[in-house]
Amino acid sequence: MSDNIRVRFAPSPTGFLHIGGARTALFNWLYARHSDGAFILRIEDTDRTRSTDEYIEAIIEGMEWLGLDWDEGPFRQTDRFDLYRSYVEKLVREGKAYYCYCSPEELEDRRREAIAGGRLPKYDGRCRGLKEPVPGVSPVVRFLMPQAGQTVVDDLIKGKVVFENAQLDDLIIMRSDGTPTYNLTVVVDDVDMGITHVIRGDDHLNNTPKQVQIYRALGYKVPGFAHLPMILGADKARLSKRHGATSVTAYREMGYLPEALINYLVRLGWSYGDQEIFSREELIKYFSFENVGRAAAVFNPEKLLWLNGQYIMRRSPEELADLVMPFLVREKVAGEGQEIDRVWLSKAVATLQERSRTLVELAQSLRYYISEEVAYEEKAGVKFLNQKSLPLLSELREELGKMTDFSAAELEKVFTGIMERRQIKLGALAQPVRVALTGGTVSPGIFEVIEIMGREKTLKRLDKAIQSIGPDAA
RNA sequence: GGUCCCAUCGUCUAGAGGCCUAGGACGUGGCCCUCUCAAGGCUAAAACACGGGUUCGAUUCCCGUUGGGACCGCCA
Repeated sequence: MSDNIRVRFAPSPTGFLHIGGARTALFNWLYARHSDGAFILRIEDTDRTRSTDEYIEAIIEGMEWLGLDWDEGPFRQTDRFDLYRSYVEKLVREGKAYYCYCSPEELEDRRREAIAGGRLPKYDGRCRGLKEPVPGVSPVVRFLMPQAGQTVVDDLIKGKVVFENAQLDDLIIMRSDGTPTYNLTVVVDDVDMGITHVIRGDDHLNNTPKQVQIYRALGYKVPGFAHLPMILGADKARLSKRHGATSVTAYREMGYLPEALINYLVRLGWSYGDQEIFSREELIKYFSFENVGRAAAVFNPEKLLWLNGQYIMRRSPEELADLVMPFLVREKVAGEGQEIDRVWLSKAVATLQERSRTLVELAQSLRYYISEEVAYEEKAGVKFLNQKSLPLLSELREELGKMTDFSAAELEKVFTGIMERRQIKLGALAQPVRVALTGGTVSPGIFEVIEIMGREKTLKRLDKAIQSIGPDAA
């Protein structure tokens, strides 16, 4: 560990791991791996009403799928309440925090009035000098924020950002039920866990001066900060559910590869010259905050789709065959528990991988290889399975019936023979055959298709096509 | 409303004062390859928000305007 870099990803389990969170986790992970430091996972679940164990599971699952492994944790803040309480008590004892007896309703009224009157909607500090407890009221604890001077946040991405302390609120660090709140727990944990760099979305930038003041009140060194620009939807508003799929799991289910999502996410706000495609090793090697942009980025599903296609092309057919299996079942291409020869499937996949942008597309294309029956697309049937193609199909059927070696090379010889005898181009023969075998006009090369389909299925489908055309009525 | 952040093709971005006739990528159009579709190759259209400075010279530095975003919770 060259310089003991320690970073963390600290999601709140109030939803699935989403695109924005995944990118934050990724940048933390990259920085840790790049600097040979530690990456810590911490679950910020102090809001017990909204946090669930299911979401914790989902977040962990998402990170594992993306290959973002952590060195310590997951820690849960709900396991650490005693620690936070001791810090709150310390601050109160030292006069750096105080009890506040204002009710949520009062606070809300005053906030509304302030906004309506054009004033800053912050706590007015009326409980600051209170000597005696108010009977029958469970108080909250507020942090006594300095009201003069400035707080400077020196951000690795945004540069020096100056805040007037007069703008800062006496924020609540402990609720009336005795549970601590985010701005306190985040500081206590980052100190306790030895975090050297806080890397998070820039929606937290405005919280940072408050946290800096808490670090100081506690007498701790302030860590480095890096506030990443937000990810926006096509309408430039912060990415959210209404922009469509935003959870990492949803992309997995749509047939995206984790390395494609990683590659896409890293290029949202980060760049390395003109390079678009990066291996994990390159990412770790090249990552630096100097190359992180400051402007928010619009999420572009089209480019992610292209990248996914690139990565599908780069995977081995064998890996892809394994990856596509669950999709085969889900797309009802194969039955649950149906035996499919892995070697054969790999060959079939090899013909389709540069034609598929997702595993779902791959699974759907595999249908004509795997299923027993073939269904003709209506337009394709009319155009290519007719009296004109009947003699061609019949001749081919007859020739193939005499063959046993269904290799692409041998098949090509047969096709060439027919083409020469009939003085036609390959297209005139290949298209009807393609429709007969696959049901449509789009497929890999016709010789490959036949080779993979095999003798039995090929002959059966040619027979069916010939039969469907029927004898010449004329 | 206040505070803070941001501003290069439709989108992601390169650009750290002259290398810019502003480069790459996605998407879009055309051409090539070709048994279809892809993949691949070539090619076209497409941007420095605006106004002031600073400078011999600004996409690049400063200020302002405009526009966008985030935050202002007993959420995180």
